[in-house]
Amino acid sequence: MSSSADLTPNQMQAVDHFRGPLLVLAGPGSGKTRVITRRIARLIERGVNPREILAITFTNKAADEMGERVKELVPQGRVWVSTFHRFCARLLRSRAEIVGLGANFSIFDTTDQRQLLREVLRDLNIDAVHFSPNKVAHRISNAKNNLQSAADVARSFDDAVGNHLDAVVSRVYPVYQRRLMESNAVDFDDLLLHVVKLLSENPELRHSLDERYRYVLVDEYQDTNPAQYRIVAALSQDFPNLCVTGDPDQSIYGWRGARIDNILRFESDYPSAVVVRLEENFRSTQQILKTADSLIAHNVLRKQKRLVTDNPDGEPVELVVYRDGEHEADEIARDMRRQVEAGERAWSDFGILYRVNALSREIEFALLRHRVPYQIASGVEFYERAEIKDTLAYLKLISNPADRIAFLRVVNTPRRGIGKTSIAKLVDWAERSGVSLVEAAGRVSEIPGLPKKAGASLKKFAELIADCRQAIDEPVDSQLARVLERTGYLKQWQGSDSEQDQQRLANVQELRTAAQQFDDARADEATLEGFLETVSLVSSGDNLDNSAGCVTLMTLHAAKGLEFPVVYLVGLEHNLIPHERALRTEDNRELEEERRLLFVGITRAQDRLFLTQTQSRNFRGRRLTTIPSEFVSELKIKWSERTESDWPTDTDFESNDSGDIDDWGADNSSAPSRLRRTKPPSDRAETPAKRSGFSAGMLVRHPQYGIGTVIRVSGPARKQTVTVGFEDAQEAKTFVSDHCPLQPVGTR
DNA sequence: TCTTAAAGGGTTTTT
DNA sequence: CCCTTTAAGA
Repeated sequence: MSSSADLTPNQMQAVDHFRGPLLVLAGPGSGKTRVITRRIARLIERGVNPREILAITFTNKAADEMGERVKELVPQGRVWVSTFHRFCARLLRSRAEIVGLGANFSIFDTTDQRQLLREVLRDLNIDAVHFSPNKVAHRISNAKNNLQSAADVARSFDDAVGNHLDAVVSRVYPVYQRRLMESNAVDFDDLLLHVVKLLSENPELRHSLDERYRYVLVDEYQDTNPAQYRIVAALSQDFPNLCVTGDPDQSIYGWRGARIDNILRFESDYPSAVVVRLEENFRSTQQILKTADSLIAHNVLRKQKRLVTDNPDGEPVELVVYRDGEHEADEIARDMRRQVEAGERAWSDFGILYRVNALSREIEFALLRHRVPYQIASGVEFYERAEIKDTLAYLKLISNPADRIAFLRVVNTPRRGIGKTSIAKLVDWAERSGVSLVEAAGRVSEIPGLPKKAGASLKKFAELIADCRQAIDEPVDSQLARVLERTGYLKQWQGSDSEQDQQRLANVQELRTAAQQFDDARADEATLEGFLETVSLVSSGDNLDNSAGCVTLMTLHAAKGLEFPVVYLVGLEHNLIPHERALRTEDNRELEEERRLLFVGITRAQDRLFLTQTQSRNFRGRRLTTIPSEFVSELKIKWSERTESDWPTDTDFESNDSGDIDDWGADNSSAPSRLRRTKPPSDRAETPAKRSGFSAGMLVRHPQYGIGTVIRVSGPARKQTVTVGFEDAQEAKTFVSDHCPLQPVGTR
């Protein structure tokens, strides 16, 4: 089955290694994923029970893809491939009671966490302006990443005289943690932490899990944090058939607690470890590799490593300087269009990478103007929307009535005439009676001083939740439908002409589609908590579609593990990469992580790599003159400066402004870039070309929803809306045509 | 109680 | 620039 003809000797060695610890140091593009997949297949061929194999990847998408590929190689091999967080969530569900949780615990996302912290800060009379929930949350997360409990933090604060924020954190952390437990909830860090606790305090359980997962594979090991390190170690004690893969030069998550040391000390952790180096690169041209190599060589805290390839020399890497962000974005869009129209490339060949999400906006606008189809990595964005959070809060409350954050979110949403003061009374009474908020709401008659109307509403609310709980074993979508029906949640927007309201309806519908898909995929195992878990743990690139036929936009972090024939790496500027925050610390390690991040970006490219920077950039509403990134001087590349003088002035462009958009691609003399004196992008979008851009029957692509057909175009010229039916959605969605990310697509 | 308006504050990267 | 939180009015 798994022939070895297509593997190098080193790859073969890693694939063929059977028992005992294995470290695979894999440079970028060295076929690491293929090696892991093949190795899993090989283990199964050798008679290892697939159940005994646990593979940990960095994103859900990577996990799904790896699972698929293993199944292709070994059809009967159903291996558990998962992210750390998902693995821990599943494990914790089955042993929740050991750590004092219920099996139906909620997973708090950052918003929930902030909300809870806000509450705690208020209760402790801590000034939330000076000590923002955000800052405190970060500090607590840091502590948790370092396996520090609330008691540990308090102790270390006693030992050393901490600063003000630490003093606050040492008070807040224990209360925050207690409230989490009272809500039967965990935050992201807790998922790992509880499992660490579970494993370290229950030797017999640890042993049985170690035995159950005899073969553990961890990808991107350089990005594991202390908690993850402990979990892996605990599962590889009695059966140390642990295979970790990674590349110290691609360690880019130090800021969230990852320890590059974990991979560096693997050999001393496991003295019998076999080490395999994959240094041959199959991805990039020599030019690209040379660029990457010259950059990463500047890192001092680093093990020397070779990057070699038999690939062609390729075109030189280019650094292009543009006037400003809009110029940069427009030229990239135009450049891509030219290549696609010349038949040299497909849209999906392009990746556009940036250091900070904020840079995506200008690029998106440009891609819209130039009718370039694109998708953007944005896992969480959808689930952050108020209407989605509200809807999910109902489901969370049904699943876990102790969830106070969910309760507080929806108790008066939609409006039930339950005001702040009533809620305060309820919360107070519940606190003193030691019951959940839902239970308190069901016992309003016992609460003194509650207005009649509010009391009645609360009672009804409690009954609603109780009724829905009766049906908790139904398919998730049925439960969702019931919630929407019984709460009348959608009524507030139905029949509204407002585009925003229609969008909200569409989003909720989208959530229903997700629920239906979950029901279908999991069949009998489709539990409500499982669904909530799935949506809580989406990761950044999960929404990307390899076969979407469009350009892909994402951060450098999200790009790890991916590759593109052509990469545009934008914003190579001082304070952007390296980011100003890394520059401020004077900590060389942070600067080196920035360098690694750029290294990751560069090594995503297969054939062509364009690095771009601007002379000035709009930032926080201000136009700032930029300074080139210090990393640029470390690269061996060709400069191709297209500065102001090479381009027509904005007045030249102004006269051409109302021209048809399609001319832009053909007419090279009309620079699309312009200075801020001219009209802002939102005005520009209202050119006749754009307004008439959609017509009924047209095929379009949306970065989130996929391919759809335009059903209707309506509304006054300036606020024209377009209604689109998508393949995967039940109902049509409506967009404002001037601002929507819809791309016309030819045929499909 | 709820809606609307103004001001203020914060921004890396993500599970 | 964008989002959130807060203040004033209906």
